[in-house]
Order: sequence, then C-alpha cells, then structure tokens
Amino acid sequence: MSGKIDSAAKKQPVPVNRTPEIIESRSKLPIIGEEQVIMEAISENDVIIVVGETGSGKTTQVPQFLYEAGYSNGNKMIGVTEPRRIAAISVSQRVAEELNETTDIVSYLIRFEGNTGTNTKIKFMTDGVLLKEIQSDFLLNKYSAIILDEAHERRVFSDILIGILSRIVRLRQKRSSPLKLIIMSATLKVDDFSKNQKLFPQPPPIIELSSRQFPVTIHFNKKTPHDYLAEAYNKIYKIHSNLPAGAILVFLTGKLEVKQLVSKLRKAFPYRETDSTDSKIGSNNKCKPSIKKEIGKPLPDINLDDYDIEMHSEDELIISDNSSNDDEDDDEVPSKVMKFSSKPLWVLPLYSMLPAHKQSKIFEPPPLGCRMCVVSTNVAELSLTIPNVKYVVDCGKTKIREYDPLTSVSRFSVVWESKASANQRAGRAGRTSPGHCYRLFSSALFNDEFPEWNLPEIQTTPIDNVILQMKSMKIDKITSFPFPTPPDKQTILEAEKRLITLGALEVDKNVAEINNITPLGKSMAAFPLSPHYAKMLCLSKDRSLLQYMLFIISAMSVQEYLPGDNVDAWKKTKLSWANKGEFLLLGDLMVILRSMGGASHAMKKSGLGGLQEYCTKTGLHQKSILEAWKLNNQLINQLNINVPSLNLNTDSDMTPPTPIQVKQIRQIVLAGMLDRVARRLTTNELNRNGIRPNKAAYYASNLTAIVYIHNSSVLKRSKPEWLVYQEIFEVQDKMYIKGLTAIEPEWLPVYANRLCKTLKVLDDPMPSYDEETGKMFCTVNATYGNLLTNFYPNYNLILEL
DNA sequence: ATAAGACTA
Repeated sequence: MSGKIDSAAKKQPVPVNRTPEIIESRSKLPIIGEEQVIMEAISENDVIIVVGETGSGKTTQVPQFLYEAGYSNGNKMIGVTEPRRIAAISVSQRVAEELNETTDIVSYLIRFEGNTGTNTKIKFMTDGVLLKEIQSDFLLNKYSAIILDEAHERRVFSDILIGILSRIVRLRQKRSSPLKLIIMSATLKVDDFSKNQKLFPQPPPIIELSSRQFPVTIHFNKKTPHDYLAEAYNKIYKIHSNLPAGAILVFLTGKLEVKQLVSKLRKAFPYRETDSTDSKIGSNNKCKPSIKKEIGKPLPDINLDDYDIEMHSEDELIISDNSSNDDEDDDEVPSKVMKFSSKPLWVLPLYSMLPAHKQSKIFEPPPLGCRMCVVSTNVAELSLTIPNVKYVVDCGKTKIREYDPLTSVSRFSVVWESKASANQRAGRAGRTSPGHCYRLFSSALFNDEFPEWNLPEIQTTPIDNVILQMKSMKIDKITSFPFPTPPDKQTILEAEKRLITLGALEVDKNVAEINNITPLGKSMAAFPLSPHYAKMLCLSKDRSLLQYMLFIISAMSVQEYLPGDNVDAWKKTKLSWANKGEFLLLGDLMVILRSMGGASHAMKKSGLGGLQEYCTKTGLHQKSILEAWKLNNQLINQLNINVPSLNLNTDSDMTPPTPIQVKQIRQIVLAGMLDRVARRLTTNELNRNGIRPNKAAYYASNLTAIVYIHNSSVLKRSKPEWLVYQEIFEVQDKMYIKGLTAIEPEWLPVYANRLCKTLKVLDDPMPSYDEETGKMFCTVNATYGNLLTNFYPNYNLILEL
C-alpha cells in the first residue's frame, strides 16, 4: 500500500475562491504549512493518523485540503464524523464559509436534522449517522475519504467505526476504488489504533501538527484539601481580588455542587443592575476602583509581583490563614493576607441539563466592568467552549457512571479525573491569551493517583446494543472484531446472553460459540433504540397500541426524562396522572405516557411556546421532553417508510388508553423487559431479613440483593406484588428500582416464558373448571429468573390449561 | 423520604 501512488494523485484540483479575510486567518494556522505533507501521506497511504491539539486547525482544514485536491470529484463525497451534534453543525458552517461555498456543497447531517443534498461534496455528520449508513451501503461507495475527528475521545461509535472502516478500506482497495481513512486525534495516545495489528497490519503513518494554543501556567496546591468546594471558593476569591481581568472557569462534578458554589459566590460578590449602568467605561480596562460608586468597574491591571492593589478601605477584607491554607507553591496568588474589594462577579452556572437559554448566557459578554465566572461540570471540558477564559480552577474530580456488566446495575461515583482530562481542562484557559490553571490538589497526588487516560467508553458502558448492531451487520464473531481495545470477553458473553433472552439472538445449531441474529433481532436493530425498547416496539403491532408505545419508548430512551426543576409542581402532576385502577397499575409509565400526550398536544397547539408553558405548569423537563418528542417523530417516520400501511400521524391527538389497552401495554412492557422482573418480599421474607413490614422491598429476577422502590415512583405506596423496572441502580450499598409497571404473575409463562420454569402441576389445590370462561385452571410450582434460579422460592402460578 | 455527567442512531 505505501509507496504506490494511487489514482488520487491524478485527481483534478478544485479551484477555491476564498475571501481575503479567510486567507488571512487561515495563514496563521500552523497546519497550512503542512498541507503538502498531509496530502502526500494520504495519497500514498490508505490510512493515516493526524495528531494535533485544539487550535491546530485540523478539523476545519483537512476536509478543505481533500476538497481542493479533488477528492470530491466524480460524484464522491468527503465524509467527516464528529462525536457531537453541535460540532457537526458548527464546523460545517465554518468550512462552508472558509471555502466560500453554499451549505448545499458543505453540509451536515445529524440525527434529527441536516442540510445535505445531491450537490453535497463535504458532509459533516455525527458518528452514529455514518454507522447507520454503513448498514445500508457497506462499502460506503458514495465516499472517497472518511475523516474521523476526535478519535482520541474513544466513544463507542467511533471505536466501532474504526474497526469497520479498517475492513472497508481493504475491500475498496481490492476493487481499485480506494477509500481514504484519516483518523484525527488531539493526543498522541494513538497506539491503540496504530500499533493494533488486528486493525492495521501495517502501522499507518502519524503526522503530528503543532498547535496555536497560548501557554497555560499550572499551579498545584501543596496539600490536597478535603473540601474542594470550599477550596474552589477561596481560590476564586483570591483570583478575583488580585489578578487581572479575564474570565474564570471552575470545574466541579455535579449540578448540585455547581448551584451551591454559584449562590455562595453571588452572595460574596453581588451584582446589581446599577453596577453596569452607572459606569462610563469604554475600552479602558485599567482604571482603579477608588470610590464605592464605581464598584462595577473593571479590575485594575496589576503586576503579578505586586500584591498591593489600591483599594477603598471599606472594601478590604482579611481572610484568615487557616481557612485558605498556606500551602501553595505558586506565588502568584498571595494567601497570608487577603485584600478584597467587593467588585461584582458575573457568576453563571453551567451543566448539560440547564435550559438552553440559560446555557447560552456564557456566550454573551458580562455586564460592563464585571468579571465572568462560569461554574461548570464536564460540559465545559469538551462540548462547550467559553470565550475569554484566562483562569481555570480544577477540583480534580469527575463524576462517572459505573456499570456492572453482569447485573446491569449502575452507580455514580466521584473519582479522580485522568491526567488527560486535567490537561484538557487546563487548556481551556489558553484559547485567547496566556492563562493560568489552579489545580486544587497536590502534584504528588496527581502523579501517583490520577490515571493517565480515561478508559475507552466501550469498556465501561453496556454493549448489548453495540453487539446487536454488529450482528445485524453480519459481524458474526464479536470476539474477533478488530476493536481498537476490545471489551472484556465475559462482558460480551453476558450481553449476548441477554440478547438471547430477549429473543434477538439464538445459539447456532452447528457452531456452539456463535450466536446468530434472529428475524426479531434484525427488526430490533433497525431502530435507533436500546434492545429492550426496540423489542417493545417490534411487539406493538396493533396500530392503536403503537402510538401509546411510541410515546413510552421515546420518553424512556431520553436521559433524565423527568422531572424539571419545579419539584412541587411535578409531585402533584405525577400523582394525578397515575391515581387509580388500571392507570395506577401502568405506574410510572402511565405518568410518562400522559406527559408525552400533553406535551405533544401543547406543541401542536402553540409550538415551542406552548411546550414551555406546559412544562412550567406540570414541572416537566423541557429539554428532555423535546428530545423525546423528536425521537417519537423520527420513529413514526421510520415506521411509515417501512410499513406504509400503518400510516401513522405525528400530530394526532390521543385519548388516554382504555383499561384493556393499558393491560395490553403492560404485557408488551413485560415482554420487552423480561429480564427486569421483581417480586415483593413476603411478610416471612421481610422478617427473615430484618426489614420493616411497610418497606417496598423486592427480589429482582437476576440479582441476589434485595432492591427497593425508589421514591420517585408512583408505585411506592401501593407496592404491587409483581412488577417490571426500567432502571436499577445502587446508592450507598442499597439498590433501587424505578420506572415501574405492575404485572400479573400468570403473564410470566406467556409473555416471558424464556425465564420462567414450570416445575410441576400441583394436585393441591386441584385443577378446576372456571364456568365464566369455560377453561381449566391449575396451580403450578414455578421459578423465574436466569441468574440464581433456585433463589426464588418456588412460586405458585395459576395457569390456564 | 428522592442516584444524575456527558455523549449519541
């Protein structure tokens, strides 16, 4: 492959008419000088790796290099994948602008929207979109080159794409219509790609780019404080009081912490409307605040070696030594005696679930004379870039979701971040000028305890769906797939077992260790849903039920579906929606169904405004419900295309389900969630385990531990004897289930028979004839569950004979 | 008597 010049070298160059401004700004990027090196490498190799930190310009420029070199000639496209939707949109717009081309030529395609068309030459997309395209066109014949951006983030989809693309590249080479693969990474940690013989027998060349980041000075704490929230507060206090203008970005682990620190800071450095309206300050950033009225003026530019800032005496404050500790090895922020002028601070919270209009405040300039301070979770590490950050305060921790591949139980933990993350966070201070990063932990701890990298996502998240998708792409032996880093063998086995239980896979009759996809599995894989929900959808053949199921499935597929910030409103709404009878038996899913029905109605009547109003009234989380609504529409469109006779409508109004429909919905939910069944402990069992009799304690079908109904569930009070759950998680060694629906035990052998074992038909009570139905009934001894079958005490089921 | 970080088809 190397050394041989392929047909790409003979491609006709495409002329580009850039504006002088673009030419000027491009010329500053270091990557521009490397165009020839990169293009030669691409021409001579089918696969190359480009390494360049943020600011190297690789994301915007490499697609343009390929375009200009003629890779989009002859009806072929250049495909670029991004891990996030916003990135796909914004980069496509930027590249269109730089090339002076329309968005017909340089387009994007993400899950719910896009502007691609027949003229598209460069197509930016999320990695999931490309993965779906491969399922219908395995050779990706529409493309001459694929660029995988941000491969170092090691998202599940991009890892799978690398594995599959390594094979596509070989196949395309054999057909002498080569596909070029450019893997782009922001870190040099590319061994998993380049030195993985299964992936690329010949290691692809690596091209390293320099970047245009400004230097960031790192300051470690001498000691690691116990309370990083208090320490962050002290540090911000000092920065704001002593250091020159420039925004502060603080990294914490969660929404609650963010809110706490924001309110503490707002109290300490209050901002009043008058602060900015009084000031008559133009571009001059260097005036000194001398009288109280001028509180809102910008910070004085101070010499870092000179801590005596002129201040009005009333504004001075002494911070005691012990609270702010004497343990810094940086000498830029004095710690012994703090002088403090109560200049206002423009404090903004930032986390993913924050409503969009509040999030976008970080992009607006702060009021005149105010310093901005953004208190954020991980969103600001990768997804959102805050302008003009000069100081980063990093608590060193991050919240991760841990997942037990055996039991599917998940748990949130706060752990030390990786060194790579710490670097990424620090880098956020050097986007527009040299900056500083204050790390609230010691360098010794950093060196000894912090892991080098984050684990690839595929090794930490459930892979059931990944495996189903791969099987549907005829990748039979998952263990021999060229993963950059393969998931654990046991994890794969467990996932395949669950898929067999769901009926999506079946054991091959000839080759014992291979599980084949079933027709049901193939249908399931067609939908952008997790296997459980995909199965429910496939079972919802009845058109009248389908619309209800679609609402339930879309809502449950969205993270943090319920509720919003208005907890009290939500409490009332919730109880009124699942109050009695069949509605109560459908439980939390009834609440979800009603909320989707209401939201959809509000959208139809008065659009986003209507939805906003509806969410405020009920306490629903608008961002999530909008996402669920979009998913509902996507699924409806997909169903209409595949089964035109269904003729589903995206905006039909829906009446609440009838009692019979509710029963059918519960049965479908059971069939989909058959491995998530729970039975309430009997009085005896409660006693034996020393649990108070009123507790909602359950055995789950695949666990030994006792699980409890989470407080958010509407079934917490009624405690149905049998139920299915959507989620199970652990908090402080206790297990909770939520997203509950009551089921009837006699449904188990009918709708979930794969996990139900009938042991024997009992003589006592005798089988009997039921006059009403004209059927024979008997009582059987049965067990349910696949992990510890005999853990379930034998349970009497009444069955129809 | 109330796990929630951030991504995605």
